[in-house]
Amino acid sequence: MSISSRSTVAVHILGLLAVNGGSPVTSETIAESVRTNPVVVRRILRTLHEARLVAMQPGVGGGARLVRDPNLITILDIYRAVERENLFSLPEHSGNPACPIGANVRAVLDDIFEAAQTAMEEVMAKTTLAQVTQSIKQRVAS
Amino acid sequence: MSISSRSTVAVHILGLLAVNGGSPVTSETIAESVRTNPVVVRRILRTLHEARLVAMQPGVGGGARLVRDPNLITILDIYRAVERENLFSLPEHSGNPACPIGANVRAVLDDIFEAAQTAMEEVMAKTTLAQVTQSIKQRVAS
DNA sequence: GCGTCTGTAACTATAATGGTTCTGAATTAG
DNA sequence: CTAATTCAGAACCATTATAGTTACAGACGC
Repeated sequence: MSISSRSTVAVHILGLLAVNGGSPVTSETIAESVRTNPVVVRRILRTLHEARLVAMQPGVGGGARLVRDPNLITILDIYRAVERENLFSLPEHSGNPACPIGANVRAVLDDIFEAAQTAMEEVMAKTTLAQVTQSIKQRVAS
Repeated sequence: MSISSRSTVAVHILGLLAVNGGSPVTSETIAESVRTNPVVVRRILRTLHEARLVAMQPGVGGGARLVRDPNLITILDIYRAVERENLFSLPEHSGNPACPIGANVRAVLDDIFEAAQTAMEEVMAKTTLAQVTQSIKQRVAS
């Protein structure tokens, strides 16, 4: 399987919060922009809160807001907040220890998959939330 | 979600075929090494066949065998044979077109995700099946 | 023809994902 | 204090992917 759409939605949410500066945005408002259910938004907001990227406040005038400078939030930070740690799943059973291949494939592949995942994450670490909102502004302007 | 364990199993299968040279290996034998069901093996063999990496033959003395030099099979070839094309899923709906962020996040993220996926694939393209079996031989020897 | 394989349909179980409804608690405005 | 607003999150459903299993048909070679 592939990576869930949560990453996209999470960047979307944080983009909205970034352009709103420090003022809170309700999950209802966010949900309208994402075109989904407020509960889905809150679920993602919770993981973003656990990653210390946002804060939420109940009550009138409440909502979610960024608690970190968008220049200091990378796409990787967002990705890691909402996706599981390991990109590659391993089979439930290891290979048959009686077979040389079966006994050792996994260890060899672990190294390769780890390097592949690292390469992917390095790319995501290069772009910040601020750059994303900047790109969006340019698109809107042109 | 993450990438399925099929990649690992596929490399395992091809590793077995590589060390067996040109002689066919039955799905039963492969399944024992992988510790799964022969049907699961055959399902993966089918996609590897579609990728023109293996050939199968029924009947006595039949089984699967490599049809390409292990030096010319990269981990990326194997990965692409068994996994879907796009690493990142996108939300079912695009963002709300009435919202500047909603209307443009996806396009901006597409570029970033594509670059991330490319970086990952480049790493996988660097290693060949022959190198994997070589690494396994070294592990067995030591 | 018979035994040995692959090919594949059909079914099950499990888990992830995304969505929905609903109740409760926190907070602010008045 | 009360009411309106908003988050918190439990509970549930539908869909899909995955992996596994059984079963049987078809191909092949002796």
